[in-house]
Amino acid sequence: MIAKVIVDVAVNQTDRAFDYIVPVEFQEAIMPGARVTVSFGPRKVQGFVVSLDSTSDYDATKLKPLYDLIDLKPPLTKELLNLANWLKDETLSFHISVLKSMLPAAMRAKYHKTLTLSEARKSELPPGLQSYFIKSNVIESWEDWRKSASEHEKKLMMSAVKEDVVLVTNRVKTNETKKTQSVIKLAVNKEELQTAIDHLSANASKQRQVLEYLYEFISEGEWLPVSELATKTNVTRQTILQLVKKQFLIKKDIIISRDPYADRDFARSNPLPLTSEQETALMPISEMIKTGKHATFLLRGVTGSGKTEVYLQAIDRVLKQGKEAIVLVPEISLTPQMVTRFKERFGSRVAVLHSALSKGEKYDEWLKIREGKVDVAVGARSAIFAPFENLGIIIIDEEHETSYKQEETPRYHARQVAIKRGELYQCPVILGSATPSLESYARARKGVYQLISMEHRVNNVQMPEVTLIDMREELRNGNRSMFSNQLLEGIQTRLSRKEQIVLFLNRRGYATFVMCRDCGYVAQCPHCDISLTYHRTSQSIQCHYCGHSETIPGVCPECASDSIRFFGTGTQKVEEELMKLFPDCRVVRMDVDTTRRKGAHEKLLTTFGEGKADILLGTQMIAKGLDFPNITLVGVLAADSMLHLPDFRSAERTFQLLTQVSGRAGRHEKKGEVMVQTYTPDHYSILDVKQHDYLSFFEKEMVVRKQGGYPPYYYLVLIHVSEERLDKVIAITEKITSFLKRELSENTSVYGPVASAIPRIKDRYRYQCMVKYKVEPKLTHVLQEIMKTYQGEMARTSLTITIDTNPYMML
DNA sequence: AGCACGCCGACT
DNA sequence: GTCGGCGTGCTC
Repeated sequence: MIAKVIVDVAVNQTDRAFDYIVPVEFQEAIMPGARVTVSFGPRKVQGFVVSLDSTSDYDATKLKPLYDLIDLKPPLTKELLNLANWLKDETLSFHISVLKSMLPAAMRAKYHKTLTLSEARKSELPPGLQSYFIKSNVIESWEDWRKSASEHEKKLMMSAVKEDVVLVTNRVKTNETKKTQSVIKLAVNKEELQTAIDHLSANASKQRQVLEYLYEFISEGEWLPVSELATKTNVTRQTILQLVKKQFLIKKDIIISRDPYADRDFARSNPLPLTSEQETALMPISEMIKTGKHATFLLRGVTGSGKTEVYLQAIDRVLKQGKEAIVLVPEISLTPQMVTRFKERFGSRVAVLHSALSKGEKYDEWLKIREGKVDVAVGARSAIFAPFENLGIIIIDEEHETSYKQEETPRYHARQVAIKRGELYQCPVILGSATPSLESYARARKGVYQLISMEHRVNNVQMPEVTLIDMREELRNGNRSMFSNQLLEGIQTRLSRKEQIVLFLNRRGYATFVMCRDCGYVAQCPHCDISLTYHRTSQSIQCHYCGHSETIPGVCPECASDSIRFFGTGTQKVEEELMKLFPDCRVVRMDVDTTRRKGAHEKLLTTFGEGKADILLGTQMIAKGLDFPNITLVGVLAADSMLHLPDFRSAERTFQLLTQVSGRAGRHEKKGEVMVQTYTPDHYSILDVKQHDYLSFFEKEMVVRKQGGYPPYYYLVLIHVSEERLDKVIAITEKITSFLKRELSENTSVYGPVASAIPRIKDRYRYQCMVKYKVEPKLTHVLQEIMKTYQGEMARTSLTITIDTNPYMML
């Protein structure tokens, strides 16, 4: 039997299956999708079996046997193997990269090199290395050792390895860890237990306590966790271990599944009565679920229109058919509130996959899916690969979110994968959003997707009133602060009414850049073409891209003036300002800096939700999903901060973000108000937020996209080149551009070479070229050709070329 | 990616 | 004459 194996070596030359003989002992158990360890050249690597065959085209005398079979139950299903095959071509990735990205991190291979001193030839070890082998004959990590050793020592070690005095071992490991728990049971019957208690020495009071507890509450043969027994009887585990030693108790370790939500009780919720709009929305979806057909629905519902309830009830129908559901939510809105809603409705049938979980926890959640213990998976982007085998529905909430696009290879978009899986399983895919991406809405209008609209909020709660505040006007009236008078008044009123306020600012930290008022000098990173950011806590200026850090200059390095000032505003600065203006108000600040610690996100939100704070101040992450009844004012401090980014989607993002933020206000009985501070109140992406008019925005933006030749009118491909030498980057990008122009059809446009928006990062120059096309059958082939041409150079030098077939980050 | 094989310069 | 530089090619 022959196994076709994709090995874990991500380069062009090995991007194909290699044949291995399946040893007899594995023949029974081996299946496609299983991980294996194989000898590959001189070393051992991990690989995936993609198929099994009886013959091989390869020289039979050169075939090697599989070294090890890792999985009895393959982690990748047949369907996922097929999906990987499709996705590798779609994203121009190596086969192995796609396969690996379908698994939780804990199941991916780790390679470890160790050095072992040969016992027989110990005496030949050069004196310079002897200090490393005093304690043991093994150096556990070759990588760590290399970091600490001197050049001379490294040379010595190389020759010792060559002479076989020191042996190198390559280990392939996965870091699946099982969490264990110690449990005990009685080793004696109750009668014997009573005698044991009677015969305990008088000073063994703690032990007596334990045994008496067991006598009363535990039946023979019942297992009890040691930790539980310890707390219940108020003794340390040491006491219990003593009793094990005395053979009154038997102890064993069992493997338990980590459940991140184990200590939380979720009251079960029942389906809510639907509004007529929700009812109408659910109907065509149910129809597809019933008939088992694929269709992609675009569910456009205004904020607060109750999309989640539609999802929940659609899933309920799918589960009743014995099928499974995947729900994708943006990482950032994978809030406890969201998770709670799913847990409350479906209880322990839900697995949750998000980045706040540890590697081990993620692995356990994933395993529940693979073992069929759950039938709903809620998670961020990568949950789209949940290994279900009988999918009945896929839901992508906030489908316009850019976090669904992976920015590393394989550069896939979860939406594209979702629709592919939906076709395969003949099940509906629902894309939900208040502000759909232009691509999706355009497709819905063309009839490629089915459009479902929900225009009203549940309980007929009114949309909040949006006021635009012209900050140029404020400036003219002499107000140079970050708050307009109107917003200050608004805050004041809410504070006095004991209502809550959300303030939104799209930038963390304190100030953005440091400038000299006399000569205009701006502190720049020496390694990247970007200005340095002021960090107040460390009293330094830092580079956002490479981490370079300097102390704040006291005087201008250019003109020696002392008029060095900080410009721009971050959340930290706003917080300080608020404390000055409203000394009694309680502010919760939420940004990357305050939510870095595990669980911090949840804690801050709870604080605010319980009314222990008046103002929630934050970045992006507060824009989504929060739903607190007492919020009556939402303030956007700088609406146009993302409007002027060099990206054709900047208007779309501005509109989406402002709409999301506005949606946080007045979701319940109390009417909400939104105040948007802006320097460009006439821009349509801001005006249409005021009118709550998605359609109007869509029409205007479509005109702009058509003129610029951007999606959804054209497809894009971005080819990005970076290298240490500027002339080389330009030359290569130039070559690629002219190659593309030559090879692609006339209707396709190729732009470039141009410098990237940030032309240098970490001392590497960055250039790019862009392809805009409508139909281009040769495209994949031509792009593969480029990668092939430069793969050798990329391996040898610092050259990097990335190709993104559906770019979101234009920087 | 690793690692071996192979062909040209400065050293015991 | 050899040690060692890194270009080229292979891994079932």
